[in-house]
Amino acid sequence: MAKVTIKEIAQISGVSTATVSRVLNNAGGYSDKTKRRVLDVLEKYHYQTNVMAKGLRTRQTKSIGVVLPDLTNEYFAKIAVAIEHVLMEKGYSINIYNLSEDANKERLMIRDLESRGVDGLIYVSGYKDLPKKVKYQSIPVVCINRLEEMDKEVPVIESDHQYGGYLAVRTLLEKGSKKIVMLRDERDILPINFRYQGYLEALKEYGYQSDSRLICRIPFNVGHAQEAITTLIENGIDFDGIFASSDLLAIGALKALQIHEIKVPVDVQVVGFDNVTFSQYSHPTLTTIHQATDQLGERASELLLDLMNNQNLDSNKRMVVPVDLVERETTR
Amino acid sequence: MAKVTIKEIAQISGVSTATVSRVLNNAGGYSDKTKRRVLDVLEKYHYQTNVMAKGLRTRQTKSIGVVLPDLTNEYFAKIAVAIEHVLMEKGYSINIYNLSEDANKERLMIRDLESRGVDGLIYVSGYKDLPKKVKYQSIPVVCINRLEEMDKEVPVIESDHQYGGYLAVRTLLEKGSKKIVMLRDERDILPINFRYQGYLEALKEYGYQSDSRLICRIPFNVGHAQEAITTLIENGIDFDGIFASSDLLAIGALKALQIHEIKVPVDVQVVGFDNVTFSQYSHPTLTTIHQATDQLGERASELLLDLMNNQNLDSNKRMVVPVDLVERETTR
DNA sequence: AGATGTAACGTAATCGATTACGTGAGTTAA
DNA sequence: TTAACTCACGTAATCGATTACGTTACATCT
Repeated sequence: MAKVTIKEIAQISGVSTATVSRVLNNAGGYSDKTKRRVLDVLEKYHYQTNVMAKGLRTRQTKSIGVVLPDLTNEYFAKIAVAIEHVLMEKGYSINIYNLSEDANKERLMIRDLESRGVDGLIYVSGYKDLPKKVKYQSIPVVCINRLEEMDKEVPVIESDHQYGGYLAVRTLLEKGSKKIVMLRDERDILPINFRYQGYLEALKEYGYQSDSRLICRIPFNVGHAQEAITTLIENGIDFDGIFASSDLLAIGALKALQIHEIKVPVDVQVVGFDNVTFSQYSHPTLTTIHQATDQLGERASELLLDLMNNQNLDSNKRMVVPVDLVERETTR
Repeated sequence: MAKVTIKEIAQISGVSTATVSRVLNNAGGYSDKTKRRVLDVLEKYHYQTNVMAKGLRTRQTKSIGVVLPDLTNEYFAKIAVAIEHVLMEKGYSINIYNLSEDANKERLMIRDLESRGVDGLIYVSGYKDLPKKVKYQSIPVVCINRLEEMDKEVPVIESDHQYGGYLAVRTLLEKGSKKIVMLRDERDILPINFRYQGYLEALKEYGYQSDSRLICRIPFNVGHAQEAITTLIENGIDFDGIFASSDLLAIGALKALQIHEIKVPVDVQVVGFDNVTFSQYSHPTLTTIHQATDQLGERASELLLDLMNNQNLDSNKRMVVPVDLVERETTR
């Protein structure tokens, strides 16, 4: 069952390889009769183009790279799936590069990316630090979520983080919270900072001052979130609402509240961010800001396709995907 | 900054492409002096081999395919990451094919897989139905988790599902449960059936009869799990332990128990399966059977590497990865 | 000295496609 | 009738590597 090549197809159908190739690519320049004959043979012998031969000649691999911080994080996995969904239909295959935390791996990844000659790249930036000196040579790149260093060079698709933060906090305020904690990743990552801006914006709109004691900057994990809220409680700092910059942190907060027998949402209301699957199963279920991961992935893919076809496009494009509020049990 | 080819490197270093190639591949047949000179030029011009040209000639892509049911499921994502970790170090890149539920996509995927000529394939079977008629032609395949149809043809790496089920139920029995519900996926998927066997085995060992009213076969999602347990309660069927074939189902069970104010673990103990991240944040935190996803991925990758190098290996290999119990709050 | 072996290369074919260019047959227009 | 065009192909170069085979120079052996 050795693979059949274009040359053999040509021989069998009594034409040249050029004609077979033309038929394969719908390029015209053949009669209907030959077309049908060639197609028949193609079908009969289960011809499959050798992607490498084609790629060598055309300088296209029909594959694109997706670089992301952590595939086991549902948020990124969902984006990856959305990307795959769009691009696979267009005949592209997806090479996923999972950065994990391995600096060494980043090198390997970049080398690999370059020598494989992917046709395009989607860079999903996230909670990890990102490489500064990656030179994305001449292939089109689009970035999901903003990344300080690339800011000006690469088109970006991102959620409306600031409005999300605003929406979360406005909701808390509307439902009666007055002293709202912001529980956030300690690092100055742009999306997180935008959410913080939204927090400030909402407070201001409702005539409240922001209180620096209520801003908790912590490492990104459940334990630290729990600890931070515990500390607030034990220090007797008064609050009746929590906006967590991520559902994971919200979960930690809920734990701390539960241990101290503070009732949610009666005594304290909580709003998270991301709307991960887990948030609908926590106790109580979590009100959160939903990020449309599917849209992020789809838009990025479509934009990348555009860039790869006509590179005349404005590479300074920026696109904002709306977020929305999912109300569950942690708000009244 | 056009890419430099082997021909140019040859010209610059004053040798033939053959020699450059030999140096590149450490094939011998050149003096130390030339070797050094060529390496210098290679370095200086940042030579990167064109994977497609090389692949065309050698019939190797240095890439492997990973087919899995659902990338957004943490369990599969973790396996994928473990695979990537091993294989990337060996210079392979990973093409992930996410089946989702799309039958049409499966076709596309198979075509793609074949025409790209991946060097090997890791097939992670799971909770979805699987293709029967995939002909994995001549490339090495290894399968993670058993799959009825492939059973005899392909080497398999799997968790010790039966022992896991046994361990879960034995733990419940040891800690005082007497009437144990099994909450399981309704489909006859081998891993699930093995877990069920373990359930039976433990009951038998402790001298209990299995009660068919306590075996709940349900569609794989949280809502149905909750519903199933609710039904048991409302029908007055007595039980004091639950073994869920998956953490997700356990979460649904916990919800139902909580709504009916049945205390966990005092009135009912619960053990799940998988040890997903979420299980340590549920309320109460979930005792569960941990699957070593990293080992599954690593072993599979190593086996695949073996198969790709010396194909003399016994393709009937089977390997079982141990599971273990993680005790948390849902057991006494 | 002449035969033989070997290290260190170079030459050119090859992998499986695409595509610029050439060619012959048939059609149309003057 | 003949020049000019068009259509439907075929020929052969090309992409960037690998590698079988040939060649040269030099050392070794008899």
